[in-house]
Amino acid sequence: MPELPEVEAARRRIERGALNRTIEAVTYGDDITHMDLPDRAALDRFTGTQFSTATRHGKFIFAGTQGGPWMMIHLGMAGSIRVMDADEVDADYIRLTVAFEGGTRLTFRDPRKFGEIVVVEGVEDYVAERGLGPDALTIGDNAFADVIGGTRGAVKSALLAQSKLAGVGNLWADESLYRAGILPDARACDLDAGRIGQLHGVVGDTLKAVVDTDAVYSKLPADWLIHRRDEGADCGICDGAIGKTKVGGRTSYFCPDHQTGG
DNA sequence: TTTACTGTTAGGAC
DNA sequence: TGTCCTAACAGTAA
Repeated sequence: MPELPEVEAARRRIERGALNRTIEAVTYGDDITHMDLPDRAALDRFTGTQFSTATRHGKFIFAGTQGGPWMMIHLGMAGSIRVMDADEVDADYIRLTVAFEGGTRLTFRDPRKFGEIVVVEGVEDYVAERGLGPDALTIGDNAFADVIGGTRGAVKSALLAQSKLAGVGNLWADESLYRAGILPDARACDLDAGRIGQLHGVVGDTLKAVVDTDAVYSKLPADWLIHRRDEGADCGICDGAIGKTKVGGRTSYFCPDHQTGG
């Protein structure tokens, strides 16, 4: 369920369990038809090397070897990453496995096959090549105001555009707008500088809070939208009831009472 | 059986 | 030239 916080949790799992171990082999899982995975030769470049670092930009993870290639992992709609001990049994839908000496292994699971793995030579070049905007956790106030406030379309669509701001997806876009009191279909350019600044703060706080729980939603505050994404549910902030609509083709939950436009 | 889905992108409309 | 919107991708689960 990967947006920035879920991807960050995955990155941390790699950092905790998969660095500085010698890679014995990288193997494909069953049924990798239609998937975007590196070819055999590209994967073989990792054999005998070790991952020494794991970084993230938006929803993209990069596991890097010392002076060598990086393995870029994108989890798509339903991908996940786990570091398994030698005695643990694989789940279903494993598409790629990085096996380390001693039996520990990094598994990439992706039932829906929307994920992607690419062998890249450098992170910054790849981020530029994909056309990603600044990471949502580190973007500055001015850049946020330019890139979101300058959009003529719906503010939620702007938050979701990875070319403007990398990392925010459907769930946390809704959550941020709910907490900032802004309707998802408000035109971004109709919001004054104060509200755009406030939205920036709320987006950052929201993502950080989810990262801090390692993306375990049950640990998030009870008044958050994540616990009431149901049409007609009680709003956690005011006396309103949660509504449901489509913005930019994406299902959007919001409170028509305390969230406002322009 | 039908429907929706937490992401990305190509192609067409404005 | 941008910018924005929609449909499509593939598979599962409710």
